[in-house]
Amino acid sequence: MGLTRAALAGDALDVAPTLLGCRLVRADGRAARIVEVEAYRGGDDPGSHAYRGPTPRTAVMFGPPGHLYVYFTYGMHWCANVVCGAEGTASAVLLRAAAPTAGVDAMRAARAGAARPPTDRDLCRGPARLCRAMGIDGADNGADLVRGDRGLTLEPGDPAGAPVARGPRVGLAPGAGDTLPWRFWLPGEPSVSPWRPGGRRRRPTGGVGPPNGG
DNA sequence: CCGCCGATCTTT
DNA sequence: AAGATCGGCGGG
Repeated sequence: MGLTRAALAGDALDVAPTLLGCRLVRADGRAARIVEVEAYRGGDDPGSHAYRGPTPRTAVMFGPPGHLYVYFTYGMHWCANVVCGAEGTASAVLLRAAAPTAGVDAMRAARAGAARPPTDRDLCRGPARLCRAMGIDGADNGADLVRGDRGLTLEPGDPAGAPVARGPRVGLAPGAGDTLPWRFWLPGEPSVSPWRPGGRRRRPTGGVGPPNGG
């Protein structure tokens, strides 16, 4: 059996650490043990996509817990969150990294074309690579992980009591809650992300006028 | 291992 | 115009 909806109905800050050690399972045999997550809350979290209220993109986050919120970013990457909190709130937990436990060949096939064959450690290292490995994309947005209506489920993991580390979230702009210790991970796991202070700064855009202006 | 930088397109 | 990122490349 998978996780119950009640287990995901709490605040993102409470649910996030409980997802560590759980397995994300796809019906085709792929599975990965979650080792790094981040909590995102709604209206009081400037780092959340839901900060400024519901939009078509964030609609799933405002729905009932236990569903998957999948978003597209940087023009090429998918990232996945587990929606938590009561219906009407926008709590969610970003799945940042995992350790492959089954279906490794399929995960590697999903990376065909890479210049270098990815190591096992790299397959689910980072939120976009995790989605690539598990075959998650926009078609999975809204999938119910409790019912498994689209072949994706969340299974309970190791017994509670494993040590959990905590620190700042990754990749947020300064001022967007980048210093809040809302990231949780299992110490010693090789696919956990390093923390980049201030995130990556975008190069200043050259001109302020229109292209070909003048 | 680390830092730099381009890719690529949706959302606001 | 920026974004909850990644892969390639160069240097230590």
